[in-house]
Amino acid sequence: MTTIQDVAKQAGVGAATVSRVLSGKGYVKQETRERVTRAIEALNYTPNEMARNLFHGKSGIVAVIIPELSHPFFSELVNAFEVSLCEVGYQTMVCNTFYEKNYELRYLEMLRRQRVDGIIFGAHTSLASEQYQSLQRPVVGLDRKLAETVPYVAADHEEGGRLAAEELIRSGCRNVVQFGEVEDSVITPSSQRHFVFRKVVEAHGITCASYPKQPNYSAYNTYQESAARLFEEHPDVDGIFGTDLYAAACLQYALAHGIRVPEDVKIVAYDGTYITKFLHPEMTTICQPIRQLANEAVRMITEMINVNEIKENKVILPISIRRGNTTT
Amino acid sequence: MTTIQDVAKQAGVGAATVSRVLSGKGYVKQETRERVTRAIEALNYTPNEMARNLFHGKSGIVAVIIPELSHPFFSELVNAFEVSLCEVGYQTMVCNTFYEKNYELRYLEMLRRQRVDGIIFGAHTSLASEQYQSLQRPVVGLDRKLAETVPYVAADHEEGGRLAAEELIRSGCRNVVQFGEVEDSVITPSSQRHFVFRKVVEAHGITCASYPKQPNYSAYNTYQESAARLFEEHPDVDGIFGTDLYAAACLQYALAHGIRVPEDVKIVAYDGTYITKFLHPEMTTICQPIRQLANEAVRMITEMINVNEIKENKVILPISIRRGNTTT
DNA sequence: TTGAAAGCGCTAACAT
DNA sequence: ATGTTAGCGCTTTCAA
Repeated sequence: MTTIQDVAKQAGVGAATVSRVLSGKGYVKQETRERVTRAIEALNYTPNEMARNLFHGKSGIVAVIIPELSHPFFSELVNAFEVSLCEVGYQTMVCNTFYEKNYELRYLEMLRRQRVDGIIFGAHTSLASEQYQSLQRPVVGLDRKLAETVPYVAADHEEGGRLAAEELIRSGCRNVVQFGEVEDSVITPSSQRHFVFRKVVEAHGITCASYPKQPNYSAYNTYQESAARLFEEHPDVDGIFGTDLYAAACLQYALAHGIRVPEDVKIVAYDGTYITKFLHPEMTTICQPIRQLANEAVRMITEMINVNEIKENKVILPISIRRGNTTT
Repeated sequence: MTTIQDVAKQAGVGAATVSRVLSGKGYVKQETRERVTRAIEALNYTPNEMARNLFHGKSGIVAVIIPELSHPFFSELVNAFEVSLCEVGYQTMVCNTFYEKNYELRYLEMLRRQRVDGIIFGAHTSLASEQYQSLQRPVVGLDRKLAETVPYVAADHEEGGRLAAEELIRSGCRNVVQFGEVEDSVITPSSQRHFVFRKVVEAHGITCASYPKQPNYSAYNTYQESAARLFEEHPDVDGIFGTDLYAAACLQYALAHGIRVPEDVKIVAYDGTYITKFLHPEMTTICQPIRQLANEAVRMITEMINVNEIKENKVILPISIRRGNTTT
């Protein structure tokens, strides 16, 4: 590889002059500039990023940590992150945790090793909050309340739960089922929706059962199995609320078993990834503001990287409903 | 940030000794080792990856370049890459090109800048093959024949086209339509399937029309619009062949318009991403061997990084059909 | 068994 | 306007 020294020698100047030409900062006589430029081209020189990184003490990379990239929600999310980060001059490193704790630790370590300048943590996490608290470095939680000191951005999941509930109420449901535990998780703001959903429907005298969400995405069949179990155990169900894939699996089961949607059972999906647009009937969905989530998180992380502190420690973004034909 | 010098001072030894303890190479007296270890812990020291990278002349990162991460095929692909690369000790950088030429150039530049040790190029590319040829560095094409000298890995798309054709023939179709041009692209092996598909069905006296694929994914509606156009312009169509999303959109249109699947029209999808498993009726699909594609490409790129050359310059992987209920 | 020093390739301060 | 030099933090000879 050719270095800046090679170029300097070739052009008969010092390395600093080449650096000045490259960066455009500082005074360089027009003639020298041309000589340097020619040398650069002659040698086909490109500056070494690693050396620059070392000097500047930053890698220009932000890691985005998620459970599993192949999950449609996370792939749309990381896509949005790549766009946002690119706009502010950062490169994106993707990291799957596959729901494993030691992966999370390993990725946190990257930050300490200065391999990345910041981390956006969208993974289902199980680490003690001290582990985040301790590292005083740029970390932003995405839909994750990692520790008191770690800022996060999330959609307004309470509103999301309410919107879903109201939609099913309006459609006249009496026995609804949702996929997701109603536990008031401290870490994951998104679990709030289940709490609110149940509260709102029950306030209308509607029966509400909960099915556990499988933590693991890659085993596709879990969705279909969960759907089958739901219909078998709740033959009287007339309203379903779950993330896109649960909703899709339930719709699929219903159609395959002569259960009419929306006549016999109404479905409201959550997340709003593209799959909901390819189904028939079209799926009524609560849509997470994926781009805005990414934009806000990127704004926060760059702020933390640059000034090493941040004013607000929490950003909640509005959520909306897109009506399809799985509700009435 | 605490450096190796700080640790050395704290332990009362030289930096080299600390380095030896860290790497486990070279002789260190047991007692010194303990002293160093204690100093490391006391200072909560972590080695700086950027300095290491500079010294070793490698970043430990491989870039995966794709048109758009949110497309289900590419998200499953990059997911598989992340897994494979992780296994061999590399980190994954994702790069969306959004079908833009200057993005491709920019990413190629990263390789020259030694920001990444290798590039896996899965993007729809439009650069002149010299641009790849010229850089004598680790590049592997994924489903892309970038230049004579650039090795690539691809699924056996000819077989894929044949399988799809035979499935529709077997199902008794007489008028089929495929999404994708029958141009014998030099760059993209996957376009081979359209050529073979047409050849095989026409050999059976079946009419075969082609619809152009929209290059751009993010505009969701293009799929629905294409599907609508197809059915309007070809009311007699009884067999459709297209990538998962085209297939899904056609199924959706058919169901919405009282066209029965598979009675009136048969559909075969191509790629086999998860969406095909969530539809009703279940989609008959030609499945790309996504994991194997990633494994092979990673094997090739690591070989190129390590020995800077590679024996085979082309790997074609077998492809298979998964029968659902959109064919008979 | 250990330390000093050179150097990876770059940039910025300081001279000139 | 330009060159020299001192690092950035690490690893690896080379001496001791």
